[in-house]
Amino acid sequence: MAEDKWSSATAVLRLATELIDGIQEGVNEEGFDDVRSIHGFAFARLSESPTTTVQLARHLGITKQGTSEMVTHLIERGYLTRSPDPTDGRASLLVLTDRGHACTGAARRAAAATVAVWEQRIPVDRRQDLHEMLDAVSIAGRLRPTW
Amino acid sequence: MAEDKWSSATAVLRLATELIDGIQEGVNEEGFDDVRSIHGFAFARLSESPTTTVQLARHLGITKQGTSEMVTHLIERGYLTRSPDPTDGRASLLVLTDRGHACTGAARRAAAATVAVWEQRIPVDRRQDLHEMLDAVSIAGRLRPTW
DNA sequence: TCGAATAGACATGCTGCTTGACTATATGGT
DNA sequence: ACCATATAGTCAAGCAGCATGTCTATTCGA
Repeated sequence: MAEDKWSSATAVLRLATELIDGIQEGVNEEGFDDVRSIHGFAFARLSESPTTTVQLARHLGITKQGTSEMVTHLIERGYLTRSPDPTDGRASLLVLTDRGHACTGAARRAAAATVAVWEQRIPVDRRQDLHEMLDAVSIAGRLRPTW
Repeated sequence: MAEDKWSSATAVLRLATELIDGIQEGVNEEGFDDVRSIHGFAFARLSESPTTTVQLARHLGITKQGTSEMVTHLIERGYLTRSPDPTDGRASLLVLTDRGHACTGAARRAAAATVAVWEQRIPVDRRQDLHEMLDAVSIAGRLRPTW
């Protein structure tokens, strides 16, 4: 049924909206008022493994020049540091500072709080289903829409 | 479990990314190459009911000036027309043209195609569940994240 | 060892949005 | 009927976040 599909599509967009807004709000409330959602996507990647600017650019879907500018901004604000890449003299690895980790933690807590709100909307015995369903239908890939 | 919630959160973001990208691609393929996703969010609202610029601004989460500029652009490209608001001499109602409706239709078809891809990832007997679950957890509100 | 590829910075420009100021119309109180 | 205030929309200017183009330093493959 076409209407079902459209309804599911808009539902996903509304959930994403609620989530992004919830994370932004939660992060602001913990005192990180100089970060945007794209920084969160960068942090999520950097918290997995140290990454070069070019790798980060590909992950975010913007140019390396734009990424470089953003990285400079985040370093000035104390969220990141550069450390030389031992295997490549041209590159430097971007590493989260304590502040960067703290901000990432705030974002994760806010995200969890938003998901908890979603859980409240369905019966207790379907909440495990929700997680399994979302895990099953989503695949690895970019986290950030190219707006 | 906190990890479950984070996993669900990222799943939703990945789905939204896949959906936005799928819609953009599908719309482009049908020849609408001068529209961005924010225009789609505007079309979705206008296809429900004629709307003024200020109402549309609130819905999109941007200023009325920004909206006004966008509306002018869309009128020049033939997606919208202005018609006077019979109940308010200051306002005009924005109405989708045939081209605007055609573009909206293309977006809906592309969205449905993406959701169909999601369905392929889970067993046939769980697909109805997917729609019901998404409908149940999402609530009315803005469609567009404030990025 | 030398040519091509890659990481990253610097300069420049543009687009999409903001803030601020303004006009025209509407609305509510007196 | 009148005026104060609010609202719809436009015009002008500015800015942030990207893109494009060019450059250097380093790496890698033949």
